[in-house]
Amino acid sequence: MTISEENYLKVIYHLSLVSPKGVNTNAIAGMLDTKASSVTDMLKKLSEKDLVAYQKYQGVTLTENGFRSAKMIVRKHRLWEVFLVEKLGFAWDEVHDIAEELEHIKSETLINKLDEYLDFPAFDPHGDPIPDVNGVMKKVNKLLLSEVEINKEYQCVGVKDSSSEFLKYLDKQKIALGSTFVVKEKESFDDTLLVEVNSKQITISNKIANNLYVQ
Amino acid sequence: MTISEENYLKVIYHLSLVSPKGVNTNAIAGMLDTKASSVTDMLKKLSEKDLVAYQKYQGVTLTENGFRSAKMIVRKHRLWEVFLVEKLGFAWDEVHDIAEELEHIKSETLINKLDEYLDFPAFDPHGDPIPDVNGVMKKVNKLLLSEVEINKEYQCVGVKDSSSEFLKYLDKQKIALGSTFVVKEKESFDDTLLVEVNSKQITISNKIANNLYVQ
DNA sequence: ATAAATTTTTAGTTTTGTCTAAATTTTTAT
DNA sequence: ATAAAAATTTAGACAAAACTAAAAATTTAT
Ligand SMILES: [Mn+2]
Ligand SMILES: [Mn+2]
Ligand SMILES: [Mn+2]
Ligand SMILES: [Mn+2]
Repeated sequence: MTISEENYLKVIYHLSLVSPKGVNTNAIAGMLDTKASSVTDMLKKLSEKDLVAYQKYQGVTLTENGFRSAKMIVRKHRLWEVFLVEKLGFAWDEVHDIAEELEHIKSETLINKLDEYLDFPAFDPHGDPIPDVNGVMKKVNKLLLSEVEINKEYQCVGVKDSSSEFLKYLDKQKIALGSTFVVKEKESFDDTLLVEVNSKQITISNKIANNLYVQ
Repeated sequence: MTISEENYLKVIYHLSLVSPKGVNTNAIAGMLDTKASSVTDMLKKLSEKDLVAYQKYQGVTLTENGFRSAKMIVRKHRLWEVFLVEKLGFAWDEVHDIAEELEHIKSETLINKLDEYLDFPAFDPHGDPIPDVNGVMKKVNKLLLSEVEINKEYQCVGVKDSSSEFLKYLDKQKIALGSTFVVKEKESFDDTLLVEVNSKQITISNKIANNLYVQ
């Protein structure tokens, strides 16, 4: 598989978690920063290789083959992110782009040895689950901070948006995976939250609360 | 720089250590397993980018730019090899092909953090020197085992051929970097050596002796 | 010095992945 | 139900990096 094919496969995987019925050409183009016509070309090729099920105008889904391959790319991406943070001391907002390159390194042995070296982590630095050697991931019952009960205690277990801007905002607010949240008040007008984090009270907009996973 | 350009640059670097006057098109084609005509095309492109000095029919040399870039690729290759052997537990004959891919990962920060994580190694698992962040390498006065004095003690410090076959042969003979050699006899007919390694005597062909560096 | 052999370059194709512009199909709105 | 809008596909083109075959330059041998 080429790097380009792998990138398409991974994007289709991520999008099909949200739209399992079938992923749109335009959605793929948007994620890959390319044109719809290029996507159509690639879908035909992936279809030839039995990695996706593609019907003109009807969107695309992953085949069993494609699903397995996509999960292995995600596995590599997330294991490399753990390596970069845990071993090399990168911040969690710095690792995504490097992992985008590292995820295309071919060796199976490499990734399995890396997995072992990292002690078989179940989650990446952003709280996303890492498929094991058989593609199995830990399932977590997580909620968005925006959906949470008042005056109950929650732990931060992940971020939905893992853009550098958002992660840096969290750093500034001293919010990290494991931080404890108690929502004290919810402003009904704009859904702004008054939240106790690390025994300090801060105000959190609805947009922020919609991108923080808690448990 | 594309992966292909980087591969050409690295090959030109290695070849120019042997023929500093200028590297032949055919030699490059041989190393990259490609055709001479493809090499010519690429030389024109690298020349455009001021990475090589190229004159039709006259061979090619690296410019200052090209030399610096090539050394940084070699740096990445060798640091990744150290990582694979030291941290992930790969054998020294298993790492070259994986490092061929890893050497093309773009981030400067990554390689400098890796360097630090590995404690700034000066040599890779095959005894080859690793350029530091400024491109400077430790210079070693090494000899081939075939050129050595009789009954004097030497340490193995590197291999010239680092093919898997040769390295596996060395494993079988329990020869590794650091092994102590004393040449007891040299057969004048075919230059076969009788060598004491690890207090055992073994016979070593001229071809083998020509691929072992000692000090 | 000339001819033969070798090396290198040029010219013309191919494949991969992209693009633009136009055509077609599907979806949405009236 | 029809028209307008949006999404998708097709057709044709391009750049990168490779190839084959032929031409040109250089080197080697007689
Ligand atoms: Mn990521
Ligand atoms: Mn991640
Ligand atoms: Mn190597
Ligand atoms: Mn090496």
